Amino acid sequence: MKSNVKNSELKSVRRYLYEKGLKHSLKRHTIAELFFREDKHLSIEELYDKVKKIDPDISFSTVYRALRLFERAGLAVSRRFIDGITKFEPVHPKEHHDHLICVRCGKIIEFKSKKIEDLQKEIARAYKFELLNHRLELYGYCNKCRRGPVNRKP
Amino acid sequence: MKSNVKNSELKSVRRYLYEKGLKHSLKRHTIAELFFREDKHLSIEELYDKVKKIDPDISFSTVYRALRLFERAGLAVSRRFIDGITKFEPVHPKEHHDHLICVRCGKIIEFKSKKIEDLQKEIARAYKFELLNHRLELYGYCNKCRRGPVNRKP
DNA sequence: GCTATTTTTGACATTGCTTTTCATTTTCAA
DNA sequence: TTGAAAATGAAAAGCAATGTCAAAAATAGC
Repeated sequence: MKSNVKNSELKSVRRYLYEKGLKHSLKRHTIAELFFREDKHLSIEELYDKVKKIDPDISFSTVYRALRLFERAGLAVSRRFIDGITKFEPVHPKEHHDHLICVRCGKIIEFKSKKIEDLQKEIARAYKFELLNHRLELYGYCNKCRRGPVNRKP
Repeated sequence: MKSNVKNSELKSVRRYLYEKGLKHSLKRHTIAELFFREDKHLSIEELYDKVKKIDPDISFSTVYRALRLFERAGLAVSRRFIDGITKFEPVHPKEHHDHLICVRCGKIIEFKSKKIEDLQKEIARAYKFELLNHRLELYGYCNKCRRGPVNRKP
């Protein structure tokens, strides 16, 4: 396996496991490596597919449990999209973007805003939160759907 | 039924139905009245409970379908929380708040930020979106959990 | 390096919410 | 009033997430 891995996060996993008296298995390590190398959010299924290629003996359950573990350790965040699928994301992705979502046609546009991120940090500070991640979704009509309505279910 | 109802939204429902060649039933009207009177997000179940008190002959399915209809009409937004329950919210609630969520203990704090809302409008404008609603969630450790870890699943 | 103890794992079952189905009823336009 | 199209209720199906439990693997203590 290549070594372009986020070692700091792998260490955090180890530390968390140690603090909780949990064990550090090879499989968990494989999952962690693949997960924290990723930058974008991944469903359990998607990560499972990647994991299988490295070690086919790792089951879906294990991937699922590992992700929930990372989440409890504060190293991952889960979110559920409209399609009903839960996706996980490392807490410090290299690049974070937010979403504009059209409620008519379902189109999704990604955007970034430094200003909004700064305001979020300010708010977190005010409430004494240690900010790990965030989720911002703007819902509305896209340019097309404002005029001639388009239906997702025609 | 009292008349402190958001008539503009009821009219929008009618217009949408007309545009789509759909029919306007009394039951749908009852559901709409109760829904748009609400200010906060409601699960299907919660709205169904309210509806039953007015007209016990309205089924869960009908409430479900009405909410999805409002959504397609751009009058409601649905979101799924971590507990797996989908909640719906009128597109223009009188008062909108966002959430700070502790990833360890699950605590949720509500907050409001005029500045962030303004920035959101700016972004929507840049992408030619007609903004209806938004969802902003900040994830992190709350004040307590930053120090002594607290587990949701001990 | 062993062994005992505890955690992890895999496969499958179960759960719980959401969505669809279909026969029946209601709406609406002509 | 009547017929075609849509809405409805009840129940079933769908589906992702989560729980179960026996077997396997990982540490700690020797």
